[in-house]
Amino acid sequence: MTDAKPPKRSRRKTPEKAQLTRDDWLDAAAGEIAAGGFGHLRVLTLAKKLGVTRGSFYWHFKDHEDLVVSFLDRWRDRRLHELQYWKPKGGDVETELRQILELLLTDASRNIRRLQVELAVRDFARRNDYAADLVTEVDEARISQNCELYERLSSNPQRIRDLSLLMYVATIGSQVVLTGKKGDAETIRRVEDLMARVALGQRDDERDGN
Amino acid sequence: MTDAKPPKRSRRKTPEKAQLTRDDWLDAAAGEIAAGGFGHLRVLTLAKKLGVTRGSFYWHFKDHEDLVVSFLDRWRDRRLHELQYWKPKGGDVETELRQILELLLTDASRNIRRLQVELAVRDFARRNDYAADLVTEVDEARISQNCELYERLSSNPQRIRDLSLLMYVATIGSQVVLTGKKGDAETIRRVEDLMARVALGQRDDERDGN
DNA sequence: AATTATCCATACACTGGTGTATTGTTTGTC
DNA sequence: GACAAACAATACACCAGTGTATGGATAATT
Repeated sequence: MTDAKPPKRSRRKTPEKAQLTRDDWLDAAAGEIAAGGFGHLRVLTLAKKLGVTRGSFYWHFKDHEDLVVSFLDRWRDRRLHELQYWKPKGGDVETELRQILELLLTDASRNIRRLQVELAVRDFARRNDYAADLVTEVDEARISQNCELYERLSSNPQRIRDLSLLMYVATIGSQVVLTGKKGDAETIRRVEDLMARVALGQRDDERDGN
Repeated sequence: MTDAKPPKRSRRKTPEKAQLTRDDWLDAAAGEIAAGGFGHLRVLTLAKKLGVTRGSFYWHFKDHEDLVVSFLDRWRDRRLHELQYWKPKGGDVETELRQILELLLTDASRNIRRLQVELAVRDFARRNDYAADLVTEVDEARISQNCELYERLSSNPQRIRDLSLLMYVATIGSQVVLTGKKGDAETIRRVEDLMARVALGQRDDERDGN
């Protein structure tokens, strides 16, 4: 029904009063979700933010639930798609590992909004089965992808999976615990470094002291 | 004002229609919060669950916010207080470490409700400054406490802190990612074991394969 | 130029929730 | 037994938010 849309023929772009698209609403929703979670997602607030009334919303979406589901779908698609660009380009294992970890920790801590959205989705998944499935799917994809890296550090399949899982939960945990804290930048850097050494099985620098 | 309560003289306990206390409401609130987060905390629902009307609620609490703040305060007090009982009783470092990890992972995964509440508080803290302060306080206390353990594994203060922090975010991450998943029991066990070996700096069992 | 499709505004009905005021109904105390 | 305090029920006003129906404006198509 809603799929029977025409091929989106040329529309004026950013003249006077630009027409809104479904994606525009989803983008605005991202802001609200990042700030207040799915529980605070209001079409009224959204409309105000976009400078229109709810009449527009109910043109693009069937109802509030439609918005939520659409947002979740887009989120999953993007998270799965971006994994393609995360294949580190050559180099030795340590370099690749540190690239990945920097991407997951230091870089992520700069994209506050993106991080907030992910945490919101994850929280919403605790009480919404559909969201829970998507989160599981994304988690699984990420962990599997990282396995390809850890395969070069071990040949025990079970251990590879466990290591990849441990690294993953550590990154998620870092995001949960350290997001928006004072002076987290330096802390994250050190945790990132420590994780790398752990994964590489490097004996830690105890040269000073014990 | 609400502090001017009499010394709570003896009241009938659990006969026919028991009188409700402030704590009873907070306990019920815990259930709602565990299930739906702070955003779904409704005094109406709470009253229905307790078999009374809202008239009772507004006797015990000033308003909805009062309930939330009281709940958060009690949560923090309990989390800080329980740390006293987590001092592992003697034994070598490895035993103590594994005790702690078992407490934080395997045991925690059985207290689903308690875990849900913690995640809900943590999520609420993202948009509520008061909650954020309490969470930070609890996190800091836990990490500091665990430092006492990791002091026996290193003498580098910085490294002790980092290790304690890493272990902590890994446990939180495990709870976030693995809570309520299929077959998580065995997975958690393995992650727990892997974390212990990481902390101990043990060279991993690569005896089969590479 | 007329028509149609697209997009948004306006107005209304309705629901679910809070908070308050007032009135019961117990229970303890003298 | 009278009285007050503790606790709960009822009824009300009120607000924020959803969803729907309908009409209006503008762009694309013929």
